[in-house]
Amino acid sequence: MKKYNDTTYAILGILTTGHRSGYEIKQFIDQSLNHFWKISYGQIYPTLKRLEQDELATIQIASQEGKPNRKEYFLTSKGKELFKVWLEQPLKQVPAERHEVLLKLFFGRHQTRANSIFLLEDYKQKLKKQYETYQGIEQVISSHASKQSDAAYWLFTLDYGKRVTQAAIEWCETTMQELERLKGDEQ
Amino acid sequence: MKKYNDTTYAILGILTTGHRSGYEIKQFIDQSLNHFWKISYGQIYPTLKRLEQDELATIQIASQEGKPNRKEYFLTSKGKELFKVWLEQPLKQVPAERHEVLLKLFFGRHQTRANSIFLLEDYKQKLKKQYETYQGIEQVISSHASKQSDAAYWLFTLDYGKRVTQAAIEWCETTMQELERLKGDEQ
DNA sequence: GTTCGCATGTAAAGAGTTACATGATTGT
DNA sequence: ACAATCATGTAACTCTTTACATGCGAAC
Repeated sequence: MKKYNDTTYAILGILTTGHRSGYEIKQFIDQSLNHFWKISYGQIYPTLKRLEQDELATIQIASQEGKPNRKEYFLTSKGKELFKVWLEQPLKQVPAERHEVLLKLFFGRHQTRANSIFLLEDYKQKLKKQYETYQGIEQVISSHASKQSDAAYWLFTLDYGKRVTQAAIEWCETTMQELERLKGDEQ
Repeated sequence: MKKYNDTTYAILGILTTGHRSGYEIKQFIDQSLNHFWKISYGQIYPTLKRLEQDELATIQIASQEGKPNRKEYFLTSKGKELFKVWLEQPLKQVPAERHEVLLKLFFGRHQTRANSIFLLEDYKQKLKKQYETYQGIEQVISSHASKQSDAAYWLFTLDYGKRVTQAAIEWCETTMQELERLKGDEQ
């Protein structure tokens, strides 16, 4: 059996919610999955082409008034089945993420403490902004579409982002304090 | 000026702590950076070659008794300077990480709730194991090398891992509860 | 006429993993 | 002989982003 990457399954997943064109898929991702999954056109169009070749989707040309034609993709039953199988597979392993700030902090041991603190403070500010972004989206969803059962799943993913970001912010604060303390001890 | 990726800077950083061979660099990473930065030989050797070409490092052949020769890399002042500049640069932006579990949960709306709960439970178990791994490493460092000032920086990076993992575990628990509640409501 | 939004695509470059190839030396 | 550890390296493949190319139709 052929193998597909998660990006392909993300597209398949979007198509389970309705037929769409490549352009619309991009819009859907930017609006709904953006905080945990991004895809560029450079992936979308070649992937769609492959979906059709492998008979996971079919194409229909849709004419529109006042706009260029679109190629709409429809999942086949084969496509739906494949997606379902993927959806039932648990994670193989928690992915190892690279972390530039940790890398710099680690080597910061051989540099000035002031720089480590500066890096952490900057990181904390960026995390705070990210947190506020999550909060903003959350409010829009809560007020706007609370009746839809989609909304609950949206909010779960945002909650994840908020919790993890908050934990990282607290780590920044504690670590900066600790660095200040070390500064006092030695030197 | 030439551009280098973070992997190159990670290697440069390791070389600031002493001259090493490609093989030793790999060992160092596996032992010290493994929880937030991994590198394969497929990156190390080509990168080292480039470091030498760009005069950021020099090579010395080291003969050893009972072992094959090693090529030891020494940072040049140019290499040290470049590393220092990188170390002082704050993050451009918080990297967008992909999250397979969130992706599946998001589309789980159109599938059974039981499957979503299964995925979350499995994820939680994996996170717990990861948390225990962090704790294990932490104990080894705390007892083993508490006198070294390196240890403090080690512990900072582990603390980050623990906090973020713990937040994710709590999210799993809350979300599963919420899903159970929804199950009761409808159907 | 030019700019904007809609719409589809490709090419090139960069980053990373995996598998493979080679070979020395030591111990069994 | 052989396996294990030390040691260096490359080739193929996958994944992803970025930049580019093209073109329709509407509004200004």
